[in-house]
Amino acid sequence: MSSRFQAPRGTQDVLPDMQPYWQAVNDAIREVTHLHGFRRIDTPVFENAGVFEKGSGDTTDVVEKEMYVFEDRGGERLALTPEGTPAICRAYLEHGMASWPQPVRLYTTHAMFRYDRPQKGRYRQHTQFDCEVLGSVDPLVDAEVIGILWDLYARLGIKNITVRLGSLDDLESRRSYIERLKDYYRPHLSKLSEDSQRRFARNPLRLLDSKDERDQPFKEAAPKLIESLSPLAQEHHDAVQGALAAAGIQFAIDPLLVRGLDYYNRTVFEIVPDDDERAQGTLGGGGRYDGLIELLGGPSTPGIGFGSGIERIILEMQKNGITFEPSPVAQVYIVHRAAGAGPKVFALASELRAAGVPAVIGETGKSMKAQMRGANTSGARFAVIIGDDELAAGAAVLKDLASEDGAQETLPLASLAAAIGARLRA
RNA sequence: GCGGGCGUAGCGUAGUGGUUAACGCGUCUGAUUGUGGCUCAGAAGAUCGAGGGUUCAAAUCCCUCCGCUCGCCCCA
Repeated sequence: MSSRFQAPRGTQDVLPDMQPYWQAVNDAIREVTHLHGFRRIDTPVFENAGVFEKGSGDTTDVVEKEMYVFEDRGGERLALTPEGTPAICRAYLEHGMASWPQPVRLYTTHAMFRYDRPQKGRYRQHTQFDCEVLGSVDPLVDAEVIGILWDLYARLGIKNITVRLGSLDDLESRRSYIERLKDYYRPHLSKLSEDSQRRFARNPLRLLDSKDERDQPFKEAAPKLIESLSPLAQEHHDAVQGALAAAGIQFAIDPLLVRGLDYYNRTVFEIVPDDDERAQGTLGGGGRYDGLIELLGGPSTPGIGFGSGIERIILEMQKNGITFEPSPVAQVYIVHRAAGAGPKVFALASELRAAGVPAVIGETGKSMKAQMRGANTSGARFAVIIGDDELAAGAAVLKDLASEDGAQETLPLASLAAAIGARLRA
């Protein structure tokens, strides 16, 4: 057993039974993005590692601890895409999209890779639906992007979700806030949890996010970023809220919402199931990144976007009781039991397929009973039976598998495809 | 990366030291000459996640590893 291969840790096979979920999600993504004027982009599975080291920030967990980095045979440092935004920004610059009509609205579904300890809803390879709008500072765009996710989840039958909305202020004023926050925490440092002591040095905003009991007393009195936004950031934040409210999108301000990537400013958001007990429940999240393109060496260009994990969306659909009927393997199953019938049978199947009718052929040599069983489990509507008599007469038996009495009739081979077509349409 | 739980045929389970590891679903075959679904009969399929140890004897106890899972961390 152990000598057999297994899918690598944290990866999974999507078997045929699960495909309807993926199809439903992908269809809904296509519709929703189309309705919002987004166009699809696909970027490579791997990029120069620097795209993420510079873009996402080389001290973020995603880059520092979780990114798959490797050197190729030519000595190039490459990384499997851990998140979509910097890759799309790289493409924006590379292809001169600044000279396209602004803003540029792009979406993709892309495999993402993070070396993380897997859990349900957390995988080393997952698939993300990503939307990015580049070249706009309009708060209506922030609301629009949040609205895309809202619409998507609604279409997929996911109920009872809430948008958590926050603002990380603009970069300058956030820096001074972080100093104030550190000043506040510094005297208490020794009383904090080990995690929070690490956070103090690494990512002070996360201090307010701690779940450790020892840290709770200090959270209350700590200064909150969202209470002292710069006037412009405050105005922006208000405008986003106004637009969301007008569209009937339920949101809750989360003063402690912090995201794990360095480039965010102003609007940040997450969408989570209301009842969610589990830690890996966040369906999607994102925010504004007005400084990112510049970080990547481009002209100052505002942007906003999000990622949403398709595996998590599907888990949430299942939690909401969404199921799919198994679909038939084919419409027509050809049963054949005559020596030398192979070529005729094969030609008939081709003819059916050319007419748009899915058809499969029973296994040569198997008993008629076995092939009929195959026809039944395939879910096909019709069985076409070709035995010695039919082959000699240039005919075939057409049997309606849906009828309980097993109605069947013999038809000339030449007219079979047309007859089946007519019945399927009826 | 840290801590806990779990791991028996494709799937779901029974079996907690002692004969050829059991059952359901599924798969395959058959039930008088070439016909599915229901029923019946039969078959295949498991070195009990892997490796090592304790014991006269291990799926069952111990250790290590692998995988899944829950919480933390982090994130989608």
